[in-house]
Amino acid sequence: MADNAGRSNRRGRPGYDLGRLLDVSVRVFNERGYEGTSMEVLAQRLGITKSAIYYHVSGKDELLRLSVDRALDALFAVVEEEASTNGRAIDRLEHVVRRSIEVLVAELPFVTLLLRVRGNTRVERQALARRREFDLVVSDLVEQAEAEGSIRPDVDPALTTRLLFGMVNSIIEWYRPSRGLRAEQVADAVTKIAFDGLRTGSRKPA
Amino acid sequence: MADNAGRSNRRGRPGYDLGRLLDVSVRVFNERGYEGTSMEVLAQRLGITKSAIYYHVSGKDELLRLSVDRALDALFAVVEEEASTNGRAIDRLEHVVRRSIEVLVAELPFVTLLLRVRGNTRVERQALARRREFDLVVSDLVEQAEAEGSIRPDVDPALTTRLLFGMVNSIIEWYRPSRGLRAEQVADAVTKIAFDGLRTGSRKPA
DNA sequence: CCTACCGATCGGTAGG
DNA sequence: CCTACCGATCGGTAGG
Repeated sequence: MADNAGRSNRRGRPGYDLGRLLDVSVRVFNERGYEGTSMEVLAQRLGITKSAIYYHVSGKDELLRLSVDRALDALFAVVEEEASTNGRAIDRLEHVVRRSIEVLVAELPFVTLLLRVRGNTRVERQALARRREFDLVVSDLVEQAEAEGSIRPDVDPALTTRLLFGMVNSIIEWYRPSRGLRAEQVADAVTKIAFDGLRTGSRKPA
Repeated sequence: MADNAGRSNRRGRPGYDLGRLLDVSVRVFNERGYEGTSMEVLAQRLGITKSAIYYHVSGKDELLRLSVDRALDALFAVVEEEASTNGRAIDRLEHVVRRSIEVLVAELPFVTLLLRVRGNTRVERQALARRREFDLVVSDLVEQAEAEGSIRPDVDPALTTRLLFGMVNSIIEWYRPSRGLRAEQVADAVTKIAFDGLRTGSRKPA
């Protein structure tokens, strides 16, 4: 994990450490697209030469790998902490949704990059594989919630998972920390809409 | 509009017309990203030379513009047909959601490309501007539905719109026509979850 | 005569 | 600084 990103030892020549290099790189990748970002442009934005980047990483590819792994590690921490709890599946599902939104907001640029990965390189395919793994864990939780009768039985669990996390993941498209909306408020809105529905009154199945 | 895509006049040398050229181009753009697709690679996939592409369009830029405009035109047709109807705002909103999903499925590659536009070029910024226009129309409908008391008043209309269409738009991430799932079934699932909620029983506000 | 395409080549920029 | 490649453009031509 990139846990000490931006706060590694401050001895030695001042300049970028790997964490701060990633912070800037990911922001540029999100602006221009990973493939649309040349190492030349990236170096300009960093204020260093191209060759200086190669001191920190082996290439553009490794910048991507380290960035998406940071997002994936944070998301997996959510489902792993959940796996050791007990309680009703629906409550655990709601908790995973809320915690995922917190991670998404806290690691916004990294999750954004992750969600735009298409699978053209080995690194991208490995990232997609880990995303599918995450989906499987959530889908399993949805299935358990259906089995215990706490969520509607008339939508396929895999489809439910996709639409639920489609809503969650769409947050990266518009959320900006500067606007002062807190992660918790977004999580409240998502759980209200997805779990209890937009419509007033009740048309729910038993 | 690209209405006569793939079925323009069949006089002249057989080969690509603009519509069929777009069909292939958009597919390649979605695979490799717009910026990540070189005209050389595109030409190879088309089975013609780079210069042959320039016979049809002025450049890569125009390929993008024609493609996203096709998606936008189809989406605007949905809200424009809705503007002339009357009835409860919530029913009109549900109809816009259903029809948008139909468009999204019918024009899947074009809408996919549209939703990945980031705004780095003039063409991309114009596409984003038209998307925001669409969102405004929908957001207005959500506001009306809140005013008439048919959807929950405790979530901001703009946020509701974003999350609702976040769920709708996420369909492009996994929907594949080959799997036999019809647009109507997807629309049913979305409206069930977003309008009536996942949870069984009722915790709705009045 | 029209549509669709070719080979060759330009100035410029990518990654390393 | 080098090599490889990019998008764009030219004059010319084949099929129908």
